[in-house]
Amino acid sequence: MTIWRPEISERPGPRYKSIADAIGDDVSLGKLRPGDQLPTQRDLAEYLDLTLGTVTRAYKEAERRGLIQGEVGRGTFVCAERDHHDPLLEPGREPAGMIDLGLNLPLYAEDPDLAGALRGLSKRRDLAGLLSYQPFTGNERYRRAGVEWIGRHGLAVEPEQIVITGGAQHAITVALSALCRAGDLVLTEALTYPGLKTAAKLLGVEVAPVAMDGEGILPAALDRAAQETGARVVYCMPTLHNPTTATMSRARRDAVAEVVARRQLQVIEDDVHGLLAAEPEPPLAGLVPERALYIASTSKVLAGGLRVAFVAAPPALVERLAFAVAASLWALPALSVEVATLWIADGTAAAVTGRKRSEAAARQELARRVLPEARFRRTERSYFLWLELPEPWRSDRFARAARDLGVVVSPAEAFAAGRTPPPPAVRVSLSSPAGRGELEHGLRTLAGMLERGPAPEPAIV
Amino acid sequence: MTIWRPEISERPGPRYKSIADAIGDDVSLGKLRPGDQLPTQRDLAEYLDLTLGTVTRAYKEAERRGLIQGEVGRGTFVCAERDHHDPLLEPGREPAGMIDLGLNLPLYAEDPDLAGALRGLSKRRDLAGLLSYQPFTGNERYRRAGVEWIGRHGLAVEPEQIVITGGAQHAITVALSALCRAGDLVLTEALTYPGLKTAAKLLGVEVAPVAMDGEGILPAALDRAAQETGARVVYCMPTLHNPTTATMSRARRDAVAEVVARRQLQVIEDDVHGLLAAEPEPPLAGLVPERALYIASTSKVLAGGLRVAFVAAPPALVERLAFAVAASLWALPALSVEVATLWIADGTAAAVTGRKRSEAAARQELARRVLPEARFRRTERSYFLWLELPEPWRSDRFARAARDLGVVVSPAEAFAAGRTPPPPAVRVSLSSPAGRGELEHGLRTLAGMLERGPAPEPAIV
DNA sequence: AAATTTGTCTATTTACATTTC
DNA sequence: GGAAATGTAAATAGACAAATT
Repeated sequence: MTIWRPEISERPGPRYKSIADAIGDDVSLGKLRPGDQLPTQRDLAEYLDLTLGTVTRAYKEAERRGLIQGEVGRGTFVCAERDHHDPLLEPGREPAGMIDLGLNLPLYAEDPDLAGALRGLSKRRDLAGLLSYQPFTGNERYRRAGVEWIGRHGLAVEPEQIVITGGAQHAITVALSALCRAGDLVLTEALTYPGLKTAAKLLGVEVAPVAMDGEGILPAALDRAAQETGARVVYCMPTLHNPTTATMSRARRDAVAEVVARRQLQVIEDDVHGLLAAEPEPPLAGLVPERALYIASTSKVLAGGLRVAFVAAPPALVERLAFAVAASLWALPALSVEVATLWIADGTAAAVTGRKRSEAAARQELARRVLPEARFRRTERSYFLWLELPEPWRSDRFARAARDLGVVVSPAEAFAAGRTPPPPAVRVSLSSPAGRGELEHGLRTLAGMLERGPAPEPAIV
Repeated sequence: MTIWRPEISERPGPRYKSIADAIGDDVSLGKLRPGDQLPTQRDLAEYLDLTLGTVTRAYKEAERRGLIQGEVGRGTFVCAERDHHDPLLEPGREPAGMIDLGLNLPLYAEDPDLAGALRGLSKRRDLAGLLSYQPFTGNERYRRAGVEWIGRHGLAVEPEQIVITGGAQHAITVALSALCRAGDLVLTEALTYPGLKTAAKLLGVEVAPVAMDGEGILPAALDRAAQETGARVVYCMPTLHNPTTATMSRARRDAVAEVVARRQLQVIEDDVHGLLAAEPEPPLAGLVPERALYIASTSKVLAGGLRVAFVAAPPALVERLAFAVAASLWALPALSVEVATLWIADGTAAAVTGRKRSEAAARQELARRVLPEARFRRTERSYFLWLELPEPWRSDRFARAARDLGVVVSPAEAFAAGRTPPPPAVRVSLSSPAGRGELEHGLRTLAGMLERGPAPEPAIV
């Protein structure tokens, strides 16, 4: 096909919109197909007898509408169909018979006894209250449960600082919307939790990567990124970082906290894996209490289906968080919050956490026996590991090859923030399969692949 | 205070950002206080030896940051502190002893029997599944419950079209984010559900009003607004519109649908009050099935605390909605969805809906006896009424005066979309007080106020 | 490795619409 | 009711930065 030209002489209104409209219409009509290259901005400017700036603006408008994407030096291209076939976003869709080491599921086999909890609840007098709207921040009793739960993570907070959310993903959405507006920039580890990217996209917030090492974010890189971009918000996971299992030492936490304080940043500290740490370091939020939103969830070490997380915030931000909860959910499902509160208070949560920690430890032990140990960072109880691939494996190719052998893993691409090039590594979940036998089978398949290397690539790629 | 001038010579980086930064810093330092007027754009441009356009851009950046607000013809002013003391956003915070006719609560006294449901559930074998993550769109059984529930509203859909959300507010957030991006414009009734404004703000979406009458949106006004603004999305509540109780006739629905089809708009049809209608008209979504997202909730006629709503979407949009659910919540609280599904299937929902309809009818009857009938639109079973105030009452003043007498109502300001001037009217909820006695007491207080008129205003306002 | 291509950013100029007085 | 004041919007021009070849 010859180079596409828009027809804008007939269109009313501003030129830049006309061009964006023309792109939109021709994409709908199939005249422009995903991947097609548009004329360069200078080209089109000359053709339409406009200046470069106007075409820039038109392309930007079309980009905002999700139609096209510009790449410096290469050109501007029509976007692929909106497809959200991110495997991380589709639990349970794997075909039967696959061993799923892709999802970070929380060891369902060790979940608490729901029947008992429901029987107990059904005898309560004040049950009707669970069918009415809750205050957005949760009532006093629930917030005290949050104080207790967060306390177990090593952070002391007051009930007034607690906001309850519908799980950690919701907590991230709420935290982002309290600290940013559409168009703002959030810094995060170069590899990051995909849910952050999803939430940011929902809110129109940009995500930019910060260099990291085996202990997470590099303070100097954070300092530089904050200065260069002017960003005011950082999201990070200092303990058992997803996907790399990087965990900040005390010294690293101090150094990051220093940058945060000096640059007056705000931190969203995601500590969903905090209770799996072997020797917990103090949360960042404890080092910069005025500058941190701290997220602790019940999903990983209690029960994923409850959808309850607690956010601890400096008092000045609580109201904004409550507003974001109201805007996104109005109120929380009281039944879930009640069950979570019960389990935290009556020792069930502690017992289940203990069981899940043991099982995670056993599975890590299993992984150490089956996989070449030099290829991943040793942790005692992480639910997953970050498997570094030997040459010439690349992440996506490995994930595809594993899938062909019946094992699902998560490629590095899923975690790359901004334009971070994906390293040759994959995340291997140990907590998703129901039993250790299935897990072992999956891990042995991966070990074989590492040993054999990739099959020869067809000549033309 | 003399006219504020920014100090930007010391600041690095682009001028327009320096100005915005200077505003931000001086607001933090208290040198600029809420309500203060900034120099006009032309003034400042001359003072800083820049052109008008640069200052425009600087003010726009500051406005994006929520610092200031420009008003054509008047000037640019520092925003009030972010205060979210919207009474509609704070259930249960009213001081004890107040009669709350402000919140649209769903007749808690008629709620279903949760204890029985929990006892039943606790005996189920498959209970453990309720603690694991659900597919984002809900499993097949839950989606069938959605089909059944939406069917009772007069709309036939397939299970594949259903997306389950954490209540109607969440459904609105999800629907908006599936259809818009930050910066887009959504049209709605000139008076609208405040939760729409809240959700739009969360997502960075603008809201623009469309003129309405006693049957809701005016088709001609919608046509004009769509053309003038280029907006592609309309949110509306065709049945028992909140706050006015306006309900579209069949003819109005046809006319609106015609505009929607011709202008290729997309409709978000909020039908949370659909089951309270006396003689239900067909949902708009049935008239333009390819162009509508239809929201039906369990909150109003079953139980508010469950936090379960169903969205029916054209198949092409289901995946986008599921993505938005994943981005905002990850998964739904299965326990709540399970209970809602049970109640829909076993007849509980129908019975409770019947009770709530009767009680609503009785309360409307009570209102007709106590309040001057000419002042509000008669509906058989709405949970609230829209009370038009006689001269010289104005909405906010009436609401404040009522509050002083111990009765909370919602002023028109809370519902005004965009810059719609608030009419002299208030929304009076009939469904919030626990008993009819309390309701009658509150209504009599309001009736007295209408009769007496406002107390003389102090000389200086 | 240098030159070129390509998109991005800031500031300017001019025209316009709304509100106030 | 018309003139003035004020903010808004679009198109232009030139400098800049990143990626390609």
